[in-house]
Amino acid sequence: MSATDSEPIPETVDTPESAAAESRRLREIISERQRKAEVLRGEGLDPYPPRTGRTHSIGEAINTFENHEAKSPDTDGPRVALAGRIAAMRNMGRIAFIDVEDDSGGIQILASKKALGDSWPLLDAFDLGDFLEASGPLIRSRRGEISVQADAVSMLGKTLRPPPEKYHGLQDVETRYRQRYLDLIANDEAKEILRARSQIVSSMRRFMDNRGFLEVETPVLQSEAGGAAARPFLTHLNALGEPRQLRIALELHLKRLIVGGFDSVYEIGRVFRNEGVGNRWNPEFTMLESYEAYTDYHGVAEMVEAALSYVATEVTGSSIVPWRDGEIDFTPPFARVKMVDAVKQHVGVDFRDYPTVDAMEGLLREHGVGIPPDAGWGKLFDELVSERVEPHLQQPTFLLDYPVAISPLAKRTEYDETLVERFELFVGGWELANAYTELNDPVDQRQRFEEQLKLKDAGDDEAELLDEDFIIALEHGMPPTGGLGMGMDRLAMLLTNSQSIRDVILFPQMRKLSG
RNA sequence: GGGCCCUUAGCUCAGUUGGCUAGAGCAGCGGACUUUUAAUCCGAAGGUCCUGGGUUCGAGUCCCAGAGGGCCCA
Repeated sequence: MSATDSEPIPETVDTPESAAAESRRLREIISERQRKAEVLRGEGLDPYPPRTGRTHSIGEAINTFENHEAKSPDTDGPRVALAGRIAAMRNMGRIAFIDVEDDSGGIQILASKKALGDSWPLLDAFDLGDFLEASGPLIRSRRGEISVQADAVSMLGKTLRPPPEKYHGLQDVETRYRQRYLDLIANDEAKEILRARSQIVSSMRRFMDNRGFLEVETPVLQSEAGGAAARPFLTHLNALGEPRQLRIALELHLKRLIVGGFDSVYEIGRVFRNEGVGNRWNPEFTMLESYEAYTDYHGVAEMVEAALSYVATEVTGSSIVPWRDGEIDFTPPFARVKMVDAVKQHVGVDFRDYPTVDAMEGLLREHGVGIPPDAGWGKLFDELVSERVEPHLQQPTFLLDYPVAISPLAKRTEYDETLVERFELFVGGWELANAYTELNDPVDQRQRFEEQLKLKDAGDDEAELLDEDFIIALEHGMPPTGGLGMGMDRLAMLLTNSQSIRDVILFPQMRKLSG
């Protein structure tokens, strides 16, 4: 049987569920592709062979040919066997041009009836999206394109569903997130952004390793998630018959390791916060946290400057990166502004003159900032700063010395016991990092937790719980320590100029489709 | 949680004031073609207009409810 013969479309082997969910048209397309797989089988060829005879990646082949051409131009290059996914086919009757891609690049396969002989008709069994192997010498086509002049082609993997349209790519935002593999196939830019995200995490890890930090792993499942103001996810540990929560921060376990004598530790790990889903929020996201004994938040700030300029340069080639209509300059040093001065500048008052809930509420009202319900002083203050200060901080800026009320784990400043040695780093108007001189006074720590409990009783479901086990650890003694938390997803957004966190997370959370 | 917007062929998109049988390009199917690269040319086909109600002589279009998504706000 010749591959060019048109066979009746065989009965579909679709499962009942896909038959119900998919249109007749799509089922026809799938059947047609299955028919082509059967054509190959009829010729004794496996449409899904277990191995390839590939000799080079496509990128390697192009390098090889360019080296060859530099030495002996106008001659055929070496023989190669290449493999990849079919991105485009231009069949001219007795010659066909097939664009094939792998992760290293794309190349054109020049397939002629003359060179392929009896196997030429098998080309009819190939569709866009299929994986193809082609072997032959590397040449330049008449139009100058590096090509494999194929004398053999074979199927490496038959595709049953059609790829997205080649020219416009995959535009549908929902499909891009739900079926990320299609986004990666069709949109080079999506692939580059997600590759960059991977490089950001690995270069950050390299930076920390080179600085002498020990990478550790601490529990995701915790009896009471602490270390941040957030609602946790709840689950259950059957073997122990106890409830568990997914961690909302890495902090409290990493500090236990400082107590234990690991002087520099870090973890890059997923944390889970059961709250917003949006442009800048995914319920699971990746945090870097580090703790270093015998330094303080000034030391941490210097490390953050070094880390960000290093990572930006590793990933983008420069410490100045494009952002929206302008750019962000990660070259150290970053601006340093005390919180007191920033509020004075943008709101016009010293917030310490508004120490009560009523006074702070009045200040917000005066400045047209909405009042969150059941808010304590800290939440009100946070709201004011979020609305009136943070949006101004576009270039990297450390905001220093926060009120103790919203910083239960940080050490008080020496000059004002209502403030703590804490900074947050703002870039592009967003919080990127958060750092403290860590509170190592167990008595003060207990009091701070008790303050949080009062807030919790007053209705703040994000307030911290008292972690007795952590306090006992502090009672065993923790050296002066500088700690850091940094959102890797936000960093990936900033370094790839992405306006949505979903563009830097491979599989963002989406609502389950019903029916 | 609130407001606004989007959902039409496998993909990318048109679709006028409510009016003939809902169109195009790509992909697919049949045919032509030995240097193309968004190949070209000829032909035929392909629709749960997101879902369910309603208004109307007539609904992709208007109204109501719902689903999914996006943006803004809290």
